[in-house]
Amino acid sequence: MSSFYGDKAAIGLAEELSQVNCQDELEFAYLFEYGTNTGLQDEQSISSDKDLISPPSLSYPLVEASQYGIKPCASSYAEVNTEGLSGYEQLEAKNYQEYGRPNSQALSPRIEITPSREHYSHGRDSLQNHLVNTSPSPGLTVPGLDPLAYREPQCLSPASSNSSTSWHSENLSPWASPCVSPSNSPRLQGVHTGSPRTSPGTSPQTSLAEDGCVGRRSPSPRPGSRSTSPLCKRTYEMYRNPNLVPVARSRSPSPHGGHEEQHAGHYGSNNLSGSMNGFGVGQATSVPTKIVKTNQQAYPLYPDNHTESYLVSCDQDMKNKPGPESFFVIPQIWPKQLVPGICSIPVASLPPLEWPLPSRSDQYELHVEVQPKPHHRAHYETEGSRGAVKAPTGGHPVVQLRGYRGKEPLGLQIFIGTADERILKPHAFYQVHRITGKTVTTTSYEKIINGTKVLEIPLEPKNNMKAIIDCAGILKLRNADIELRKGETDIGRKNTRVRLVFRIHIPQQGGQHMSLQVASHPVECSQRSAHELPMVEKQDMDGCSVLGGQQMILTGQNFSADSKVIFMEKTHDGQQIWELEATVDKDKSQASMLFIEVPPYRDPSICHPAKVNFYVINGKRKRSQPQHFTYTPLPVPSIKTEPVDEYESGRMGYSMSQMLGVSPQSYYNTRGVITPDSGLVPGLVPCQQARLGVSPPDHRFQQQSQAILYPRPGKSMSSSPIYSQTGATMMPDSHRSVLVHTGSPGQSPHLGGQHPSNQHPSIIQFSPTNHHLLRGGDPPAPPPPEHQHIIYCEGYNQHSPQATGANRSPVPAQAPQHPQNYPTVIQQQPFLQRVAKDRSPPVQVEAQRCSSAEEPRTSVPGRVTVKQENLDQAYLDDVNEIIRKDLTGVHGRGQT
DNA sequence: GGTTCCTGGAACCCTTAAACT
DNA sequence: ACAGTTTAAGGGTTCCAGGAA
Repeated sequence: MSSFYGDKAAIGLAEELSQVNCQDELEFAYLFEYGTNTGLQDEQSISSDKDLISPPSLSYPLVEASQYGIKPCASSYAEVNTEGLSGYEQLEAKNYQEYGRPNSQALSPRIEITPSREHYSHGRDSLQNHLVNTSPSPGLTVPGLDPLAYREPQCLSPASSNSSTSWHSENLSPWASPCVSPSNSPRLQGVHTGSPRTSPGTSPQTSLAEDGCVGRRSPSPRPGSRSTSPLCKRTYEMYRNPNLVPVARSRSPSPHGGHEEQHAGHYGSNNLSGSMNGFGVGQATSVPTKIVKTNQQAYPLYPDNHTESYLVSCDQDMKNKPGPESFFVIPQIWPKQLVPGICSIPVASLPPLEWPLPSRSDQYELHVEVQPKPHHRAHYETEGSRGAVKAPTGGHPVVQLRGYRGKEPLGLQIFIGTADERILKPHAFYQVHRITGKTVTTTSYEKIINGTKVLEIPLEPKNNMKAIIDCAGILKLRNADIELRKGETDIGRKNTRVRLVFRIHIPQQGGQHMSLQVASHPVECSQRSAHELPMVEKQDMDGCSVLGGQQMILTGQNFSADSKVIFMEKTHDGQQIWELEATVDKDKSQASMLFIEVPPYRDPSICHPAKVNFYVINGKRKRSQPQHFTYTPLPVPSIKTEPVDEYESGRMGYSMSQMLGVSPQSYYNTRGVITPDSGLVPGLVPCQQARLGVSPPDHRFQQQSQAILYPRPGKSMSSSPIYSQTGATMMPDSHRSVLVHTGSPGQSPHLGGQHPSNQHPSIIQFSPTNHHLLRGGDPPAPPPPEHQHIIYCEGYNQHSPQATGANRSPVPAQAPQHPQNYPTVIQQQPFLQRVAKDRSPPVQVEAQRCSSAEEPRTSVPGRVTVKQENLDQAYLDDVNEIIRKDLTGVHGRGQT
């Protein structure tokens, strides 16, 4: 383990640091980066130095990279010193020297983080000098912890695991493994032998591969054209049965499994990696194992014999050359701390990308003026770029910040988020890809925040705070690579829809910032889906009376003569209770337009609006995403005055919340904080609902909600008793649950289950600066530093980080230690069994549950409990089906 | 004319579902 | 009814080709 440090001092430092009770990863980051300058002799210095560290801020206007001494890399390639480099680094250096790097090409983050010295040179060095005025710390070498790397554990890729590949040879130092291959830049990787477009000049690359870049692909006629079965790849069955464990099929010891075991340790670990991983940037798991895995395996940035350390560039423009000095930097920490670019706010002070933010406040509104096209084929790393996301009209998406009166430009952040009904979070399988070139008019910076690539472009008052997003493409990461990440429970299969997420941080008085975020409409990124799946882009009405009968026009794509429109209703736990086919007017309908007659609702006597879904289906499996539709009660009231039962109450609230886009019980409490309450299914905490894919108001909720600026909290937040090991702190209150988010969502996976009652409001307090404690009972965080950035997000209970699957361990989640525990399971109740057995429409089936008063409404002991992972809706459907099978013995999917 | 980027199409082959024994 | 096997379909990934800048 120590080999990669290459320096005993580093080892000692690592061990010391691993013992330091760093509650705050920011603190640790500062310690690490700045502490080296002060000697970092002992823990005392470590602890005390933090007060001396105040990260400088970059300021506007957007600074060209050249100002930091960044030069076209071509000139610097020749300066690459290959001495002491690993085989791969030499290859890479050679590659750079010979071919340079196209200036116009957006370099992959993997390239930027590659250990090649070229990547750690002037761009960041100069910047770092500018910022920190630090001095190098020669002799210290630390494995690069690339925050993005764990997104793309290339070495674990099935393609790379072809039998012919030898990169995993035991003879190779893991840190010299060519698996660090910058595979998302085919020109720079010596493994891609396919397209002439992507591999101009075959011989150099071939020779590179033969020269030791053993990451080349299979020698098959189409080398690497197809991934082999991924090592340890999870299957659907494994999702259905968490007890199933992927088994390595080859390559013993498995770099994956073995690694995970090896690095399952936490702070107590004596290895620096492990301890550093503990300071990971707020990933979703209590153990930031994503970093653990890839840093040491897939992205061995430092060879054994490295004695220098490098500064990692995170901006592709920072073409660099090996500087005379080097820096001791934890790459993982760098972007967390302060990322060059437009935004001058320390990243650590910003809300994590997983956190939901409102799109508007009283004063401002972040608005997507022009939405992207519903289809955009993402490109793989092995492909060339497929260009920027476009607008349906042929232009590009446009985003505007309204209400801003300042004179300073702001940085608009863009990343790729999920598009399903659950929490909006960075998409695990897609990354934003920076597009450059003549046709791109928008300046953009690229940074990596917690493993998510983020583009930052200026919003300038002179442009009315409007930006044309013509610089953002979408990169697809291979499913196998992502799914193998420890802690990653999302599946990539059929998970091909994304949203562009735009986020902005507006400076406020007192050094605070107001963060707003808005997401685009979903974008389908799959080539196949784009051609085959029907997609509803617009509906001319959102609801009608329970009687139906009205004509509704659906506008979209891939409609066919065989298209059917199915209305359906599900309970909050995903049980489908009603399904009915609408009548399609085939005479009027076209490939892009369907004329349908809305079917009547199952229950014409409802007294509250009923939220249902419909979808277009072209045949087996080819169905659109569910669309929302609301049946409204008849105007003649036949309202019973009996108190609604619990289920109906929750249902009402849920429906209303969906209609209104806000939780019905949201209100401003005395502290001026919107305190949403879910009004969700009794017995299910919001996170469970989210896990179920039960459509919470989701982004609509966010977009209609209000951003609240809040005075800096006192220390009470951080001194609150800790109930969760994983980042959520509960402050017991008899009347409300106050959730102090002490970490990025990734570190607080157990937010769910802390809601003592949905009768009580919740106060969700996000404290990004408290991230880092609460791992294994670490003491509370120190008071928030300067640059406190506080967002009180309403509706967060519906967007619980737990729901993100950030810590969706296959093992049953531990119930939070709250007086009233809610196990993180889905509780299937036997009475739900009766469902429609014939999907062939028209069919109208109701589950008994719908309005029966005899049924238990809340938790019932002895029921079957199933843990739901954060899967896509289709898969949740499958799981629910299995549950139903288990409970009823009824077989066959689509029985509803 | 060469290079690079972008785009559409399709091949390849693994996974999954369905059919069959 | 269940389990195992086979086959077909679906889908992810890669490659190819051509046009535009």
